[in-house]
Amino acid sequence: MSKGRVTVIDIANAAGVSKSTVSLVLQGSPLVNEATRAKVNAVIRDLGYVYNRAAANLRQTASSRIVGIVVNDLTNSFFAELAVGVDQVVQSAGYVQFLANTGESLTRQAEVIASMREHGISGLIISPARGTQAADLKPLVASGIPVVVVVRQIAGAKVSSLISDNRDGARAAVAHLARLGHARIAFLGGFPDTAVFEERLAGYREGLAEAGLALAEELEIGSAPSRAGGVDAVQRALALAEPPTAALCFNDAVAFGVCDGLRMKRREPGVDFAVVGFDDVIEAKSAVPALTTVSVDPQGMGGRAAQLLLKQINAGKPEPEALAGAVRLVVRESCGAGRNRQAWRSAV
Amino acid sequence: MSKGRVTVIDIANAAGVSKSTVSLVLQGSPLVNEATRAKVNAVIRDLGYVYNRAAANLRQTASSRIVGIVVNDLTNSFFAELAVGVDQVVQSAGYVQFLANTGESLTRQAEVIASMREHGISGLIISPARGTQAADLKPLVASGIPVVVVVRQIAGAKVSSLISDNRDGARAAVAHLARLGHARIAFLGGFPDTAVFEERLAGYREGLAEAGLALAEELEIGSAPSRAGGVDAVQRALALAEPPTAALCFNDAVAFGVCDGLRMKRREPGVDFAVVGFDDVIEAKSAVPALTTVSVDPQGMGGRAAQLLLKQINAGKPEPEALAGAVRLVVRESCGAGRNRQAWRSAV
DNA sequence: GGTGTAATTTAGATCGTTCCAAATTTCAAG
DNA sequence: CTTGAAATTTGGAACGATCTAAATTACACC
Repeated sequence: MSKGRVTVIDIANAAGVSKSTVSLVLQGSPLVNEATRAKVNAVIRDLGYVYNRAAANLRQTASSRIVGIVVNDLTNSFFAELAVGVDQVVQSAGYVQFLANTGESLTRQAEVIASMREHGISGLIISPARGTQAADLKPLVASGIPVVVVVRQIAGAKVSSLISDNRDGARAAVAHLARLGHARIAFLGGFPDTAVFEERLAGYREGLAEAGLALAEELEIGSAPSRAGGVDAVQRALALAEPPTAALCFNDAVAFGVCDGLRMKRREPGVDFAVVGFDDVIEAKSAVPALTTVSVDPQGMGGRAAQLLLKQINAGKPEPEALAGAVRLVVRESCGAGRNRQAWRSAV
Repeated sequence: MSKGRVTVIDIANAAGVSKSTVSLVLQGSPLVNEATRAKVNAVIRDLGYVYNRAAANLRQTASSRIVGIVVNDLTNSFFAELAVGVDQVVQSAGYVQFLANTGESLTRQAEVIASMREHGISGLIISPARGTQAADLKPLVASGIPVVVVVRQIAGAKVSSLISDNRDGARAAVAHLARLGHARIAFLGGFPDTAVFEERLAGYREGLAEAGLALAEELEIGSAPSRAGGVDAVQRALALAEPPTAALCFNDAVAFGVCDGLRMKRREPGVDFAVVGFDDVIEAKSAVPALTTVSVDPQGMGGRAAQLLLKQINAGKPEPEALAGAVRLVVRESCGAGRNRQAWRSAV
C-alpha cells in the first residue's frame, strides 16, 4: 500500500492512533501515555520511518538546526581546523552544517550565502573573503539570522565577531625575539590589504618600538600568505644589503616556507636564523624544527565561534557581541630560544 | 502589513497576480507573459523575497539540491582538499553541501548520516571511518539515495566508489626506488587494519618482488597515518640492525614526519635517505626537499566523485559504478633521483 | 451511578510552495 | 461579429509535519 516514503500518517494508521499522537511521540511530549508511546515507537522502527525536518520546519517557528559556515580558503589547514572545531560543537548540539569554500571569491561568497539562506540556515559563521563589505551581510542580518564573523573583521557590520588579538600576539613575538638578542627582525609574508595583516604588522611595529629597535621599511616584506609566498619573502629578505637575523611571519604557512627558503640557501632555521609563525596549526608542533608561533588555536576558535552562534540562535534576538580570541606565544625550536645569544650578531 | 517572512502570496498580492503565476515566474516557466514576468520580478526584488526551498521541496518530487559529504579526518589536508574539490563542482551545479567530520568515530558517523537523511540530502559522498560496514549504509541505499564511497572501500556495499589505484601507485614508487639503486626499502606508517593500507602494502611487496628484492618483515613499520606517526616510524626503522636506505610512506603526512625524523637524526632527506610519499597534497610541491610522491590529486578526486554523484542523482535510478582513481608517480627531490646511485649503499 | 478534574487523544487548520485542471484572455480567420 | 485555437492565468488540493482547541477517556470521590 505504502507508496514512496513513510509518513506520520502511515505510522498513525499502523499503530491505530491519530497523526497528532504520532507527532507528540516524535517530539517526546510528556502528554502521551507510556503504552501508546511504546507502540508508536515500535511501529516507527518497524516501518523504517525517517523524520522529515523540512516539513516540520515549515510549520514550526523553531530553528532549522542547520548552520552555515563559509570560509575563504579551506586548503589552508588553519581554516580546515577551524571548520573541525565548529563541526564538533555544532554536531553535539544536534545541528548540521553547510560548509562552503569561497577561495576569496566575492561572487562565490554571495552565491553561497544566498543559497544557504534559501535553505533556511538558522545561523552563519563566516571568515569573509577579501573585500567583503558590511552590505554583503546586510540582508541576512536584517532578517534576524545571527551571524558570527571570525578571523577577519568587517568594518561597520552589526554582527558578532571573534577575532584573535593579532596585534598583541605580534607584539609578544617581537618582544621575545628582541629578548633573544635580535636587532634586525623582519616581518614576512601576507597580503597588505587585509585587516589581519594590518593588525599583525601594527603589533610588530609596536614590539620593535617597545624594544627600542628602529623600524626599517625594507624589513616588511609582503607575499602570498602561503608556503610558496614564504619561500619568496625570505629570499628577498636575505638578498638585502643588511639582512635580518630573525623574522616574524604572517602565518604558519609562510613560516614553513621561510624555513624551506632558508634551507635552500643552506641556512638552518632555529640555528642560523630565528623564525616565528602565527596561528599554531597542527603541524607546527611536529615540524622540524618545531615552530615557535603565536597560538590562536584554530580548532578552539571554531568551537568558541560555534558556541557563540548557538547562544545567539537560542536567544531569539541576537545581540552582537565582539569577542577577542586569546593568543599566546608558544616557544618551541625555530626561534632558537635555547641558543647562545652572541651567535645572532652576524650569522650572515 | 507583512508579518514575518515574505511569501509568494505577498508577491502575488503586490503584483496583482495569483500565487500560481508567481510560482511559474520563480521556475522560469516559458508559459508566462514577458510583461507579467518583469512586473513580478520587480516586486520580488522590492520586497526582498527569499525563496523557501524546504517548502518547495515538500511538494516537488525533485531533488533537494543538497548533498552530504562525510570525511573521516578533515584536519588531514588530503581530506580538506578532497572536500574543496567536491565543493567546487557541487557549488557550480547549484547545490550546497553538508559537511561532517567523523574523526574515525563510527558513532558520530552514524549520527551525521541519520541527521543528513532527515534533512533530505539527495546524495552522499563518504570517506568512511575505519570499521564501517556495508550495513551502515544500507538504509540510505535502500531508500534510493545515491552514495559514492571514496578513498576507502567498503566490502559488500552496493554503492558507487572512487578508489585510487593504491596498489599500482605503490608498485611504481618501489620500482622507481629500486631503479635508483636502493636495496633496502621500507614501508613506513599507516594503520594495518584499513583497506588502503593493505592495498598500498600489497603494491609495495609486488614492487619489491618485481625488482628481485627480498621481502623483510622488519621493514614494514606501521604507525599513526600522521606527521607524528612518521617521525615515530622512521626512528624505529633507523634503529634496525640493518636499516633501510629508502622508504615508501603510507601517505604524505607520514612522509613529512619521516623527513622530520631523519633531520632529528642529522640525516638529510633526499640526500642521505630517499623518501617517497603518497597522495600529493598541496604542500608536497613546495616543501624542502620537494616531496616525491604518488599523486592521487585529492582535489581532482573530490571533483570526480561529485560529478559521479550528480550524474546518479540526475539519473533517477542509481546504477552503482566503480571508478578507479588514476595515480602517477611525481618525481621531485626527496627521493634523491638526481644523485649518484653508489651513494645509497651504506649511507649509515 | 453521577460528577468534576486530570490525563489522553484527536480533527482540522496551517506553514510556503508546486501542480493539476479548468478558466480566462487574446487574436487571427471566416 | 462569431469561432476556435493558442496563450496566459488561476483556484484549490497537495506535500509532511505541528499546533490549537476541543473531544474523549480515565479515575477518584461522594
